[in-house]
Amino acid sequence: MRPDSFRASIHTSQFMKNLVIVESPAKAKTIEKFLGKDYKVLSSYGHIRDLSKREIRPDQADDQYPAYEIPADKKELVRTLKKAAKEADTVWLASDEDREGEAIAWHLYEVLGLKPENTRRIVFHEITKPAILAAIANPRGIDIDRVNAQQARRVLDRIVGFELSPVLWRKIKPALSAGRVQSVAVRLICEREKEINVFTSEPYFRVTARFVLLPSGEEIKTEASRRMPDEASARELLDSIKTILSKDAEAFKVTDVKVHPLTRSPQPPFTTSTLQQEASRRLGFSVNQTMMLAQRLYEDGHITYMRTDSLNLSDLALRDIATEVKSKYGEDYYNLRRFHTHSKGAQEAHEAIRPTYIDKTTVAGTDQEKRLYTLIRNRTLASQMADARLEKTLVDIAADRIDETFRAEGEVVKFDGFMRVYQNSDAANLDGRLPVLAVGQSLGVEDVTATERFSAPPARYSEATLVKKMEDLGIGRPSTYAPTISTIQQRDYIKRGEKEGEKRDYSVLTLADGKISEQTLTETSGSDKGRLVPTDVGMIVNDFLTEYFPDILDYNFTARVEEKFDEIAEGKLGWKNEIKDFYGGFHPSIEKINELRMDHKVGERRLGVDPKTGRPVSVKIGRFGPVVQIGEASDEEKPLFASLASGQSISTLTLDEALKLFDLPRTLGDFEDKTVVAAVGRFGPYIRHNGAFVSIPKDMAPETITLEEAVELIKAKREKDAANHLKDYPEIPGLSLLNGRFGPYLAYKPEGAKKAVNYKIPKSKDPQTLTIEEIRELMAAQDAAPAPRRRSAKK
DNA sequence: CAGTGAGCGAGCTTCCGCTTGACTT
Repeated sequence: MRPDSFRASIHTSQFMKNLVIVESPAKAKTIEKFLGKDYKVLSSYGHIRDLSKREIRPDQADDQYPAYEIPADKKELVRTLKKAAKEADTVWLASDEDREGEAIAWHLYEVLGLKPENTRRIVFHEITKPAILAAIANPRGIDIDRVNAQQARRVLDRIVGFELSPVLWRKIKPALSAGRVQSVAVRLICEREKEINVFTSEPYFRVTARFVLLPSGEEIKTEASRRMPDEASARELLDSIKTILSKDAEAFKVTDVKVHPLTRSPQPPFTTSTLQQEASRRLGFSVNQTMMLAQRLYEDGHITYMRTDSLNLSDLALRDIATEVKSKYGEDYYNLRRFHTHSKGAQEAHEAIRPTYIDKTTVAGTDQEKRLYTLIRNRTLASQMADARLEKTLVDIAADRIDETFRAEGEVVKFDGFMRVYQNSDAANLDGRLPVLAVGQSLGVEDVTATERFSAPPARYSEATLVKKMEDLGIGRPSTYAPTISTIQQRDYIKRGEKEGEKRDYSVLTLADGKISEQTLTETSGSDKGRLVPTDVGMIVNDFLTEYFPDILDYNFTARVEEKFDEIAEGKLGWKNEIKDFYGGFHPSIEKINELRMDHKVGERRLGVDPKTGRPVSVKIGRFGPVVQIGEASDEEKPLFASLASGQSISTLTLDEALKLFDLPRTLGDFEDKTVVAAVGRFGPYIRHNGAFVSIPKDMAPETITLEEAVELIKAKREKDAANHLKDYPEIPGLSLLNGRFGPYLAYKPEGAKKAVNYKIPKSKDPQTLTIEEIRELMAAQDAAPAPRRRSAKK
């Protein structure tokens, strides 16, 4: 640094007296306002260093271990921070108080070359002026034990991830991955699917009755206390009721009336996990969508930080909420509540998710942002409101000589309290006040219905319920729930279900007007739409990992190592020793599996023998996914391969289904001197002819379609294409103006090219009157534009 | 858009948790 600039910085010391470093830039902006001119606030954008990718051998650990490096995309930032730190008199490390935040402070200290005498470590849990001033007044040093707990966590995750994944590459398929968190998430989904597969659904009959109060005619809906095991016993019950009623139409009497008060309390304000669950349930948002919308609300200053496990609300916020509740709803509706987290591994570096200004009933932004904001605001308000008071009524109705009681339930809200703004989602949706009834009172019968129902298997996870389960197990953190779900989908371990379910008949018996009638109705069951289901790859990887690495895949593995991390944080254990211990137990199991010779591929199933050739038929995970193979690699004749069709799976495929896959592609014959072929591709059944593809409609199949039918389809496709073919340009052979899904566009397919390149036409131009010069220009401009970056390696 | 499939070869893939861009569509 030049001496004159050094002097200048002393003279104008109020500029760079203090440098405060926080994790998030949005936070930096807010804090800078609170602190005034003497403080410059910068952000580290999370971690600034990570483990070197090269070494993972803690058994060779020395003082240099572990090696850290600054990722390329952080280099510029680190330069900026270094410069600012040099110019400042005092550097305040204000990263979060949790384990990761403490480590960030330590990395900053090391990387920026800070000195103890002018470095202060401060923490605050809420972004309010008093909290920040209090933090500044009470600085401390870096808690190295807590940092060590983070290093242990980081190194353990590296060891597990980077030693397990290569095993999968060797034994199953390249580019797969495994880790402490993702592998357990996949396991949850796989095991749930297995439970569903072994579940047998049992039918039963649910009996309901509608009674009427005479003479007013008021209706009372009831349900029988018992379920009937089968249709015969349901019919028997209805028969006996019929007989009784034929003798005495008012045989049923009220036998019991119970009224009791009930209170309901509001749920705590949102954390990341509960926000994701409720936004999914109430607004239909995916976990990713919720986080993106919340990020926007946070950056626009509308809500507090959205990645949190804390239920805490700042004192300032509590005061504002109190004012808001009292002024909008009255004193009676207010109730101060403080919530404490019970969730495993919570670190509570932030507040709960709440509006920054509770009196703002809505915010500027998209419709979705508004809806998410309203959800957050209502939940926050409700958390500081009074209990709801209800009155629950239970009425039992029975008749002599009928061994069954019918029960009606009614609920009346006496005081709505927090329910004014937010309904708990676990609350039963009972509405309705029952008529006033007295014991002994006679009732008429409108009808009695026995409806066949079926016991249901456990529900598949949705993204949101998976997050809840992960949080319960202490696996993953608020910042990783959404990315983990994306990762296991990208690896093709799980996917969102697409099955509509199957039709199922059920019977309904109805007793009305002294007659019993029977109906058969149809319903759909077993749909997995939008739910998380394992793929073949997911199942096979999970079976493999749970067999050979049961400790890591154990649902309590994280909880157990977290206990160690806590002891490290308390200074009771040395982190390097703990890691060496873990590695000493874990690494040999990796060596062992690598030496293990397997005579077939992991997850391979032998289906039998091909009757035509006598060669063995098997199904397994191939390089591009599930595949059927006829014959062995060692055979003189090369083996044959065929991919599974969508909807088929390795675990259930039969020999017949497997052999059928080799019927395609089918050569149908010649048309205009070119062969016509039928097959199934990634987008369904198709016909190929002269390099062109035509989809086969649903009412035909590639296995049975005739040459005549195929030619019809080809001709129809040509007509449709011709209608969409607007113009050719003699100046540029191979260029045409086509009418596509999004309107006219230019397609250029030079002689001999395999694929056409498409060009967008700017909205400002009329496609029909484009000149050749304009076309050349627009093509050149689009060719020069950088190729679009691929979002992910998959598909 | 619509395919691929066992080993001479060369190197790559991967973890979890902090944090936002800079890209399209």
